[in-house]
Parts: sequence; structure tokens; C-alpha cells
Amino acid sequence: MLQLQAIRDTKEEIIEAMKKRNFDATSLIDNILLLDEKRRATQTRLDATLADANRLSKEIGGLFKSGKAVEANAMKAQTGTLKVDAKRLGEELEVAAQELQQLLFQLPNVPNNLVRAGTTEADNEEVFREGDIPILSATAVPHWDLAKKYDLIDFELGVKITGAGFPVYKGKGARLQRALISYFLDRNTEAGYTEMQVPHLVNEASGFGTGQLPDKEGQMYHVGEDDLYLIPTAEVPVTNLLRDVILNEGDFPICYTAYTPCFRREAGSYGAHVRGLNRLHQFDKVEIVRVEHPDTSYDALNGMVEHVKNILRELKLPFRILRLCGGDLGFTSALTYDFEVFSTAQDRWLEISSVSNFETFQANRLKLRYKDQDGRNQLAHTLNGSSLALPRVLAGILENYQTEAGILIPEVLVPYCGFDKID
RNA sequence: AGAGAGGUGGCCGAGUGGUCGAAGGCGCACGCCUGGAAAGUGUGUAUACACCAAAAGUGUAUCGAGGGUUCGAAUCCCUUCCUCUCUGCCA
Repeated sequence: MLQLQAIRDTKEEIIEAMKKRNFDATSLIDNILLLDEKRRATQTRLDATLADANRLSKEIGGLFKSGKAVEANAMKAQTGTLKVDAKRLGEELEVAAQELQQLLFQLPNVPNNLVRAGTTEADNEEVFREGDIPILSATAVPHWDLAKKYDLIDFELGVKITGAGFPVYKGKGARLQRALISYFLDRNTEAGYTEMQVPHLVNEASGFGTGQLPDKEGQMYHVGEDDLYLIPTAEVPVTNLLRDVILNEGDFPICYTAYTPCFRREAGSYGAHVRGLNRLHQFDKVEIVRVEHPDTSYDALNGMVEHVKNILRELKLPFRILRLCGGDLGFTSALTYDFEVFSTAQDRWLEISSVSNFETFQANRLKLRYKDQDGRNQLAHTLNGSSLALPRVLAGILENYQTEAGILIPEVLVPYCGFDKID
């Protein structure tokens, strides 16, 4: 959520930047400013009314104390209209504040200067590419065939016990999953991220805090009986650890990493590219989350990108980095870099990580602040990234490391797996 | 799940209808004291919103949350959430 003050101060710049998202914010922002004015005017009147009422009450109290009950009772009558006014103004204020909130929720984050205008993923900018694309034998097949051939993942079994998109990992497939999780967590903690284990269900307030609610209501599984949501990413519980917190400048940077399963309804997703591990309702991910001082958040973002790069280098997977264009940029993000691994057998790039700076957009909802040197409370910047998402990394490994003699295990994973080949 | 107790500022804790945003203590910040430190001592120490060009200042709201009674609520009533103790169940 953008800050009202910023909208008031830099309205034109915001409208201009939003165009990169193909989003004409003009009328929305005009409505916001109009409602904001109404809200403030109402608050001023309400405060004055309440001040009058408070003053009268104090006087009445004083009169009763000094035994002047008759005068006191006479004064009571005066408070009647004030009470009616205050009630009405209070209701008006409430309505205006809520309408304002609804409008603010519709406004996405302002894209960073580096973000290019664009409409679809085709407009994303490739900013980095590394790794050799392996030349596979003519018999090379996509991961879903490999998973079946080596009995690593059983999609049908998942369908039986839950439904489509809930795979069952078996034997070495399961072990490879666990190895990847441990390996990612180790790399992240070595880089200074503190490992956290967090709940996999969150309440409504947490959903609002990071922006999944109300924007993506239908994308999360909702447990109606207890009004809890299954997390779509560890970003939600981990970032919300800092909800309603006021930090000191010395507390920066805050760096967390967490492994969690992620649950996504993926309502509306369909088509040819959802086979196998490409799109699931439940998948595993190791996330990194940072809370930063506004002055250093973009350095931190670059640091996160470098960190993820190093992991992919170690895994020896061919990858590229995209800077998302305005049209592909997430609602809450100011700047996002997507990492994609090339799947040779599918002959396409698979997104495996998304690293974003949210600037104050989440912090504003989270009320995540820090005390600056003047003792004022300022919103912090939040960032997060996948480091990494498991299924497509697994797909990439299975597909790119397949040989006639079986699937080789990347060297760095061998100690975690306890085997160096799947055959 | 049942019974009971309770939720007050960064923390502890007082406060059962009226100058209470809230005593006192701890912690923290700054100053004094000291050769330096400790002790001692003085001052300060919540958040949001509104008014103001801004600072200063002023106003309003907030004692888990929401609603009610009252001229006036931390204090009384209702609802709800959470914590603790006991019982039950259970990985």
C-alpha cells in the first residue's frame, strides 16, 4: 500500500510511473485524494466536537465535586447535541476511511526507475545469462518421463490421496528433495540469513500484511472453520514476524531464511506448460527475506541476486536473469528479478526464483518501521526472494543431468543425497 | 473440549466511574557528580491521526479487540480473541 503523503506529494510522478504497468492511475488517485480530503475535514470536525464534549464533561465533574448538582445537571443537557454530532461524524469518518482504504488497496506499487514499460513477459529484459546448455542424447526426455522411469515422483498417487498438483516423491526422489532443502538452507545461513521455522497457516491479518489479501484472495487455500489461510509462500509468515514492530537503525539488516511447503490454488491456470513439476498446488521452497534501511535496500536486492546466482553456479545449471517489465511486475513489487533455468529436454526456460524489493509497500501495511536519527518513525523496506523453489530446480536437474547411464547428481548435492547417480 | 484466573506503556506493576496517557519501579537516552567507572542524582522516555508553511504547540483516539451504559469508562455491562492454572484428549 502506498503512503498517502507520497501520493499527495508526488502524484504526477506516480501516475507517470504506473503507466509502465499499463495502469492508468489518474482517476483512482484523484478519487483517493478527494476522499482523503473528506476524511481529514471530517476528522477535524469530529475532533473539535469531541474536544467540546470533553471540556463540558470536565466542568460537570468539577461542579459535582463542589456540590453544585443543580448546575451540573443543567449542563448535561448541552452535551446532547454534541453526542449526536460526534456519533454522526464518527460514522462518516469511518465510512470515508474505509472507502479510502479500499481505493488504496487497488493501487499497485510504483515501479522502480529501472523497470521498463511492457505488457507481457515477452517484454522482460534479460540482464544476465550464464552456464552451458548441455547437449543431450537423442533419447533425452522431460522430467515427468524421467520421474516415472526411475520411480522418483508419483503424480497419480498424489491424485488418489489429494488431487492433481499434489505429487508424491518417492525413494531417491524424496531424498533429493530433502537434500536440496538442506543445501539451500545451508547456503543461505552461510550467507548470513537466520534460519526460521514458521507456521504454515496464517491468519487474515498476516495475509493483509504482505499483500496477498485482499488482492489474491482466491489464490490461497482458506480453512473456513478456523479462518486461516495455507501459506502460498514463506514470505507471508516470515515477513509478518516483523508486523507492528519499530526497529532501531542498528537492527538492520534483518535477514531470515525459511523452508516451507507452499500451497497455491492456481485458479485459472491451465494449458500445455503445467505438466509434471511445472505448476503444482503444493510445492517446497526455501525463501530469503530481508528488512532493510531505505538507503541500502537496493544494494541488498543486488546482494540477493548475487547470492542466488552463486547457488545456481554451484549446481551448474544454465540460467538467466530477467528484469521484469511493468506489465509482468507483481502488484506489491517495485523491482523484481526472475531467475530461469533452461530445461533442455523441454526446450524452455523455467522460473525458479523471483527476487523483489517492495520498498515501503508491504511495510506500510505491516506497520514495520524504524526510528531514524531524529527519533521519527519511518517505514522500512522489505525484500524477498526464492533461494530456491524446489520443483523446477528438480526438473532442471533431472532433465539437464540425464545421461544414457542414469541421472547424475550435481557434485555439491552428493554429500546431502548420499548417492551420486539415479539409475 | 470443560472449570477457574487474567490481559494496563520496552519490561514489571498500581489503579474499580471524574483534571488518568495512566502512580511507582526497572530498562533506555542525555546531563551532573567522578581521575575513570560503579553508586548517587536531575531531566526526559508510546503510537496514530488532525490543525499549523514548518518547528514549537494544540486537539482527538488508543489500558487485548469490538460494541454498550453514562455528562464522563483502564475502572460497570455484553460479545470476541488471547494467555495462565486444573481436568479431559492427544503427536
